[in-house]
Amino acid sequence: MGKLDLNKKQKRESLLNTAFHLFMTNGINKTTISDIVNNAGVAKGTFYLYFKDKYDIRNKLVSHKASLLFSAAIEALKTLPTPFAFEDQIIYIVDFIIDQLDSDKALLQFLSKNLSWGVFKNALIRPAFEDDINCYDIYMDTIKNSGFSFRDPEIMLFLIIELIDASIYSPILYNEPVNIQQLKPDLYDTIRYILNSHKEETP
Amino acid sequence: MGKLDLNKKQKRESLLNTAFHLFMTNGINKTTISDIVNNAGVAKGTFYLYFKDKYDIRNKLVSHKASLLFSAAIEALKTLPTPFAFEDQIIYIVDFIIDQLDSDKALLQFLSKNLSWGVFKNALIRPAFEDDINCYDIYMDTIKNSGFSFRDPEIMLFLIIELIDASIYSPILYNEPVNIQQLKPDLYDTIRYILNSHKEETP
Amino acid sequence: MGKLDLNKKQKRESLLNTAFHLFMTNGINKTTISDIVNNAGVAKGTFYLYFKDKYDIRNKLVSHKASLLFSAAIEALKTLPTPFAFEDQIIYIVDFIIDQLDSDKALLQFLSKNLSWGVFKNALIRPAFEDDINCYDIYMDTIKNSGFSFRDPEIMLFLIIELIDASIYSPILYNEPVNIQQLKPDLYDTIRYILNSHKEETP
Amino acid sequence: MGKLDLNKKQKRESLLNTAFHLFMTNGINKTTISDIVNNAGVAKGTFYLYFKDKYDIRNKLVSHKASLLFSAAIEALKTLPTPFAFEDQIIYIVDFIIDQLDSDKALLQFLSKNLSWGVFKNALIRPAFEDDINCYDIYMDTIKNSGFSFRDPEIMLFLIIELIDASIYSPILYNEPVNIQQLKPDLYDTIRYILNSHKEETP
DNA sequence: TATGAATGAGATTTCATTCAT
DNA sequence: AATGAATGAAATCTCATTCAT
Repeated sequence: MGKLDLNKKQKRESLLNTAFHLFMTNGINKTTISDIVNNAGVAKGTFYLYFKDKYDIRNKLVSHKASLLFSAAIEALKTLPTPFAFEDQIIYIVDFIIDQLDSDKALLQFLSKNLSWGVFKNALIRPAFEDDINCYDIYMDTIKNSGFSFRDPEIMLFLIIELIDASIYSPILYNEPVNIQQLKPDLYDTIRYILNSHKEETP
Repeated sequence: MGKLDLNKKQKRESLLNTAFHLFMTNGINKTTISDIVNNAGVAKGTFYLYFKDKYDIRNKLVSHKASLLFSAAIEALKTLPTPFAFEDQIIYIVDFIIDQLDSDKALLQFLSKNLSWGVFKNALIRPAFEDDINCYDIYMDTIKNSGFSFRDPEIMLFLIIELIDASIYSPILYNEPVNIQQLKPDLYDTIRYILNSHKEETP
Repeated sequence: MGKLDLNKKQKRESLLNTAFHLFMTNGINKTTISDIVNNAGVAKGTFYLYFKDKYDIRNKLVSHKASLLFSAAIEALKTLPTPFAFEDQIIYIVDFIIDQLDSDKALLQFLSKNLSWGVFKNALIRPAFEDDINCYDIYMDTIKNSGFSFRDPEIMLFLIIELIDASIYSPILYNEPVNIQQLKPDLYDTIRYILNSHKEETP
Repeated sequence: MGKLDLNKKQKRESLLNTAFHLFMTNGINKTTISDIVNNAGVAKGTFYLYFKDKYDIRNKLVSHKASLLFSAAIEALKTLPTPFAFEDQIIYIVDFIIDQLDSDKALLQFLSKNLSWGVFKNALIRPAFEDDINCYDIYMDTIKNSGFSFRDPEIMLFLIIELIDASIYSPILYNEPVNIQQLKPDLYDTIRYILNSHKEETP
């Protein structure tokens, strides 16, 4: 990206895109803020208008990339003709996300190395990009409209996300201990189990 | 070993122990070489007599710690009364190592974050510590004495190690997707499969 | 030039002046970058905004000082009433420069020890200081306006400069084998010879 | 040179030879004592048994190399059948030395860059190598046997040496302002003049 | 908002010199 | 005499952060 006269939103996006690219290419440790601003075509000080430090932009990136995964999944869900049962909707989203990561292994690596529940939670609630959807609200809406009542929906979400994060890395990148397609049945089974075990008696 | 050599070895070990402790406590990024030498009680220049930089000592540590895991496992194997079949010996070693990591989760984390095949291979062949065993030789001896012939024994070792590295992290630390004890049967099955699929017709 | 640019230029000049003074006083080897920044009253990092290392500032200084010599000579040439013949202009400039060096032996020593054709060529083409004149352009203009055509004007310049550099050091500093005034006739003769031998048939 | 068990004299020579080679190849600044001892195949501490520091070995080298030049010249002088007149002997020695330097330009460069009267005087009086001749004694003997009396023979020697040092560098290396053969008549004339002007009335 | 020069703490690294063996 | 591990002062260089414009 050249040293164009970028407007505010463009500057922020330029910084995020550049940082993502550099983080992926050289790693976070070897990426300096100077690298980022030089490649983004903005001034050093501008970085600090949008981000606290390198780890802030890293977290926002994780949020943003995770949000994009969710958005795409939810958009896809919407286009389907017949409405699904609640569990099937969740599984559909999970499956869609896993397939995206399977086809973008660099992204998987970035998210796996840098994802933590705290960062992720943030991603869901406070979107890093203006256009990012508020996934947490969507999740809660979906829960509410599911016709069921769940205890600790946040913990339930945590369990599911950690389970996915922990179990897909090796199968997707290394096909070990099995490839991702072989893992899916067991994984989705477990997710369904978690969902069901959190169902409360309908009020 | 003379007094001088002893002192020299102590300096080196002091640096390694201190570095390991600091890496585990504060992370590699936040550990400086000054931190290491100050805590180890040696001069700054001394660090550079033994290590190229922070990443060199990190790699040597990974090597050393991995070597210790192997040594303990092999020592344990030797104490057993009845000689095992070849596959059973391998499984015994793997199981011993996994149990060690299960009981030292910080070490697991350190090794998992920093282990790569290149570093590990080095650990096996060129021991970082004088007393470290040459695991690769032992492995090759074990192969030779197994009564079988194997094609690509190095690739076979690679597959097994990567499989273990990739699959035990999450089960040990998070019990996800299952706990390590539940994973073991499937994992050992797979290892036996790898071993058998590399057997050549007996010469 | 804005206040900021002015300040910037002052910082750079302060570093150059301080470095020159320290190089002359203590020699380059015994001058550290810390010495330079402390005496120049700027922060250590500032040094690296303007110069790559000690040898970079040394080269820029050689350039700058050489450029000043040329500028003064050319200014002096301009003030003369009658326009000279081309060879006489060159001789006038050379003579002016030699007289400057004769009266500033420390500068002669600095330049002689550190001048190389590569550095000098750079001085001529890419001025180190904003106000430094582009001597190479002036030389080429002078050539063009001389009414003659020269083959290899760059090589011709090289020969003349090397000849001067090589031959004036000892006469100026030690009056050996003769003093500079005694050397001048032979030297200028040789320069005239070089100029003439590079003349091409007038187009 | 390998890490042989060198006797004392060999170690010293090894250090001198190695240092000379490294000084010529990389320059004195970029040659470290570690470089020297590593290449010489001796221990660090051994260096300090023979030399005070890098500049001490540099000076001793200058002395030694200068001494070799003299020795060869004096040896050559001895082989001549007819005894020369005093001035002719001096000229013969000077001429012999100049021819050696003309055929070893690297040595000329090393000596020119590093020769100073103090160092050189030392070379003449206190030989750096056991086998080095005491040139100063030979010079004084030659004077004594010349049949003439000279005032300030040391100053006379100084003048001659400085004159030679100052004037041969550029002609030998660059043929500027003239080549060394062309310079010789004038140079030897001047030397003869110096010798004659220092003659006192025969006592 | 945006800039980017300036900062300076602190990290890395070098290397001459010492000294116990 | 010889060694070479150890030293640590001092040098180089980096880079996140600030702030005047």
